[in-house]
Amino acid sequence: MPKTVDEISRETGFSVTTVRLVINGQSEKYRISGKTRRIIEDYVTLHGYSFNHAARSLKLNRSDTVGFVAPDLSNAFFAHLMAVLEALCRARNLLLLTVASHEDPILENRAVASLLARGVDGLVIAPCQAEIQPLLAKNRGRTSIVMIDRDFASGLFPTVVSDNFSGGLAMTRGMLRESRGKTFPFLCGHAKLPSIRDRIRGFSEACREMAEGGDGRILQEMDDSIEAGSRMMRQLIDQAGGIPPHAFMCSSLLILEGALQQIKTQIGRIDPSILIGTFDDHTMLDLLPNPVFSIRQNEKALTSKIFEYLIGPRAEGKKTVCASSVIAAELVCRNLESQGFFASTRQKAAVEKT
Amino acid sequence: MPKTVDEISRETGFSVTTVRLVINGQSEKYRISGKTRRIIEDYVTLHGYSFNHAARSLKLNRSDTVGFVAPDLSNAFFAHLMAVLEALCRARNLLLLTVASHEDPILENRAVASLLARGVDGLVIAPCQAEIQPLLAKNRGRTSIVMIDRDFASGLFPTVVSDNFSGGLAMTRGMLRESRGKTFPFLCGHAKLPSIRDRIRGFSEACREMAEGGDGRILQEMDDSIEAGSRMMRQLIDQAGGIPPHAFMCSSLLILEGALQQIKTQIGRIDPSILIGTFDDHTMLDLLPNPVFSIRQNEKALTSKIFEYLIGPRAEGKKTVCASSVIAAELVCRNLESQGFFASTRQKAAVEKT
DNA sequence: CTGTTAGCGCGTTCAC
DNA sequence: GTGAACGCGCTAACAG
Repeated sequence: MPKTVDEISRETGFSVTTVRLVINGQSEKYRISGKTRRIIEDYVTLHGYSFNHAARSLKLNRSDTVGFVAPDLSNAFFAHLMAVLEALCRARNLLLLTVASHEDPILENRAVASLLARGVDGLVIAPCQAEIQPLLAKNRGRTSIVMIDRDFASGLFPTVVSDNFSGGLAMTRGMLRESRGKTFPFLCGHAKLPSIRDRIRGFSEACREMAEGGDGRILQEMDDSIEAGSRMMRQLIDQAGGIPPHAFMCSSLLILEGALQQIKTQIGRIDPSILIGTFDDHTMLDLLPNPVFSIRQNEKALTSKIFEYLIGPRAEGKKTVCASSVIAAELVCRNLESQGFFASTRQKAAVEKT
Repeated sequence: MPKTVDEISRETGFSVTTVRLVINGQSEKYRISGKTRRIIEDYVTLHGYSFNHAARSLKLNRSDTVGFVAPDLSNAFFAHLMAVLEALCRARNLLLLTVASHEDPILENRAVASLLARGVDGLVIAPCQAEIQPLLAKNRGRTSIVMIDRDFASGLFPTVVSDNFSGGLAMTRGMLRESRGKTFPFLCGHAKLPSIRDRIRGFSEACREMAEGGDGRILQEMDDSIEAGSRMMRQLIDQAGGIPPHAFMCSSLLILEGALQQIKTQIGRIDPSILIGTFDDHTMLDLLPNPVFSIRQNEKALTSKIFEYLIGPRAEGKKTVCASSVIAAELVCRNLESQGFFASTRQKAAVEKT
């Protein structure tokens, strides 16, 4: 049963000012008498003191919170990103408020509204719609906002994304080297998202460079799910007369899972010689006996850039800098004959706009 | 640049009450004239309205938030639990505030203090220490608190956990059936946690019932990590003269990953005939060609029970009911000859205490 | 149908 | 060294 400053002042007989000074550790500065201090401190250690953050927020117009809107928190990438963001927040005494949009624009709008109403000091969004940006533009100035993961290129907000083009390029090159130039299909979920378009561009570019025959088809589905992965793989197997591809690449772990499940269902087993590539990395990929390429996004670098954009404006006044960063991702290889490993690097210069 | 109720009232010339009634959609109920309503609505659609939740919280002494403290959010089980909790919260117009403790008592205490200061209406904790409970007991009455996942049996707070004993029993029985009674080692991380003790009891019980020789060792480590899994598996392999076990069970996915990595490293490959059992389920287990048993906790049932305890007290006055629920988990089988499947069920009656 | 007013608990400023 | 008083934006009770 901890008390408010007011209660403590009433019950100890001192004024709220005195109590506050002691509680906030400013008793030295304002030369509160040691006796007074001790009485108040004893009372607090005995009864406790419950700090009311709402009142503080109301007064200071600052909530010491950061909002994070992600499409899906059971997605390993966003869960990990959230963990890293939270760590950064904790270091600055901020509380991270995470809300999932489930790729639904209506939920996303609601989430944003809810977070803004709660007066978040910053807002990080992995948007599922381009339309969120003009909507947010109206609230410009109240909190600093950063868009991540999907660059709808509105130019309205600072944006931090992984270098999906280079990732696609590097992974495809690596796989083509393993398959001696024989191309392979690319199974894409969420095909309309800008991040996926970039991955596809990287894939195409590498195929143009190095292909020596094969089947470099690009399959596309509108959602990103195990089911979408299954559908695309079934199509591949059916069109090849019941034979699974010798190699394939997936735009996400969910697509990969669906694809592998489908092979298992239709063929009975997954040939361990099938060459696999996928975006996003997961320790569970260790479970596969196959040669596997994957692209690991650099969550640390992403979040530190995000925080730079988020906190930066405070320091430098209200310069409405709308910069954009592309963070290098890392190519990870498992179970290869020639244990290759290299990082893809490419850093787009920050762009300033008014 | 949205406005406050006060600004709107001043600039439209109507009183705050009238403005509020229109904004809150109660204009019908209080028969605000259509003209007035239209003027205010037009003003709002033009200039926007920014709701200040801090002020509302201060006045109503209610924050419309629920706190969730979990050991690790990149752990798939807690991430999923969080997703389900969030969905339930959204349905009740609550915001879920999730903080990770990273299994660190100090961080856990800080997280709890921070959430309480922010006036969460409810608090859900997967504690990493028994000591958190007496500490929380001091704040009793301000918010309803529910402990989950780990039952330190303090009797101080309502508790919701999965039925780890029956889970261990069912999985071990299933595996023994597959291995024709030959027992196998159980690799345990976080061995001191009550949930793990229960899993071990289930394992032992099943071995007592059905064992017909074999090696039913129980290895234990204090942490739950890939490294712990590796260490235990190395020990097994070394002591068996370089031969991996024909079957083994793990207390978590992390331990399993470590164990499999170790086999790969030391032996070169994972024999697909090795029988594997693990607590917690993950779609990525589909990637393994091996016969796999796993225990899937029922997140839906867990969270609905959690909410019952969380919200219940409000409805029934302040009855300090300290009940405790054990939720059945489900045995999942993959790649078995005899595709078995059965659910373990056991429901401990709720216990009432003063 | 509409207007007025008193706080919620904290931070600040100024007065004794 | 200590105390009093105001206001942040919203809600609710009451007054017309």
